[in-house]
Amino acid sequence: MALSTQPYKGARDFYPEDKRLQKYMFSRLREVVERFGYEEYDAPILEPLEIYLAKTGEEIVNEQTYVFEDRGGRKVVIRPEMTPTVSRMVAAKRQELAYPLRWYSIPNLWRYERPQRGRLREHWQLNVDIFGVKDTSAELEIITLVDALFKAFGASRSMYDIRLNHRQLMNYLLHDYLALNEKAVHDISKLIDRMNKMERRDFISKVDALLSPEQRENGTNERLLSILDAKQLGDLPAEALSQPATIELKSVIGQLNNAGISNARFDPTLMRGFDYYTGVVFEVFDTDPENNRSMTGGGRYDGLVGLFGVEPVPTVGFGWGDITLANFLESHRLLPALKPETDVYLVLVGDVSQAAQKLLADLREQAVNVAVDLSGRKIGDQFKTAEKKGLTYVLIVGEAELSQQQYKLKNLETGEEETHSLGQIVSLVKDYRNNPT
RNA sequence: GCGGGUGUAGCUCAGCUGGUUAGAGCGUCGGGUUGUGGUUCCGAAGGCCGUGGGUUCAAGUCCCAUCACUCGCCCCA
Repeated sequence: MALSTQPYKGARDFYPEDKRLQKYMFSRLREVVERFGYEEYDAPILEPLEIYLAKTGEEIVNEQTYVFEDRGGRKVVIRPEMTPTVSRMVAAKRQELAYPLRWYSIPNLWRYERPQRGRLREHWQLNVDIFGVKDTSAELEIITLVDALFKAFGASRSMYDIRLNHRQLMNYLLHDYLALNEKAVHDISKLIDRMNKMERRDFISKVDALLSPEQRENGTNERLLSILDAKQLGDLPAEALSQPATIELKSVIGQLNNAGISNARFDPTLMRGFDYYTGVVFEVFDTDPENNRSMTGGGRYDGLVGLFGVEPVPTVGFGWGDITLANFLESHRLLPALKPETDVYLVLVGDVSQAAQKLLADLREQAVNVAVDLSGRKIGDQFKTAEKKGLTYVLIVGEAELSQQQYKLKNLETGEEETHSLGQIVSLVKDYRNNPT
């Protein structure tokens, strides 16, 4: 029985061309978040089980995480998300950190579930958090940063929508304004979350099923629908407009719009992460109907650091998975042609591999990435190898070239071949690296 | 956990109502002579038709089971 060559279910092998794409995405992400003053951190991929139990339901931990016991009898989880970890790290140094604290990471995360489009068992996720800012300037910065990320990938604002809501506003509307009890608030919130996936008629009847007879009589369902149909905050009932949450949300959206982020808007059906968000929440959707999904999102969660027994630290953050990002870039054709890191492929003519060592060393000394063909095959075959590797430049080196210290540099894309000195070759190749055409 | 789809060459797939030695394109390898790739020409290799069982004179094709992959649902921290 032969061994299978498939990677583990729901996980990916990154062949060089895949890794190249990942490196491109990650370096863009790093560039932009660092431009906003965020610093990179990291942590172990394993965490003790408890930190997830404290925050989320047991069901999720038991059924959707990789849990095992180590040799010392400790319950261990392969991290399914970064938020508990970063909260733990902040809590550990609560007193000595410099706030506002701006941190980011691109961790590899695992969850145990059936793989489907856009969701595997393993993924990488950009996590960006700002700690220690109570007012909405934190939300404003984070969402501005998300918008800057899209711009850095070449996306225009027509390609994505930024939808915002506020946890406390929804709480007010459902609990106080509509006078729903706690259970109904919870169940109806779950329904609202799925509202766009079902027929309106189904939604109405499912809501009805959760209402008391009096509520069915007094038009609760109609009032709920009119809230959910609101296109902007001004469409909400007058009582809601004076709520602090409404004022916060209005301020954030207004400032975003003023800054030119015109695709940010209120969406009362956005429920995201009902469990632990405490304030503004947001999600960014692909406007392409083929890929109309949430790509990234986040919000304010002021309570998590406090779970570690220290004074709470107000926090706003978001996460963006590599798979949804890659899907977005592909569907909008925003991926540039990515080339290998190798600048030059050295083709040896005849038995000159010893004699070419000095040349190789000189090129590398000048920071040129050079791979040499060691096969000893015919030149044509060596060219084919370079071609197949996707390389642009081939340097032809035989006895004549070595003795004259003039080498033939061929561009495989244009077919042009010229004879140059080492110094000229270095600058030509570096020019191309910095500005490929 | 529930439901749908698909398993034939390295890849993408074709094989109609069951009927001799299982096909194509791409890719791979060799060749068109000795210092030049991509286009072209000639040639070759490569398949237990996912696996096990059943029906039949006969199974890639029909039936059952099983495994894998895949798309949804649930869930989504």
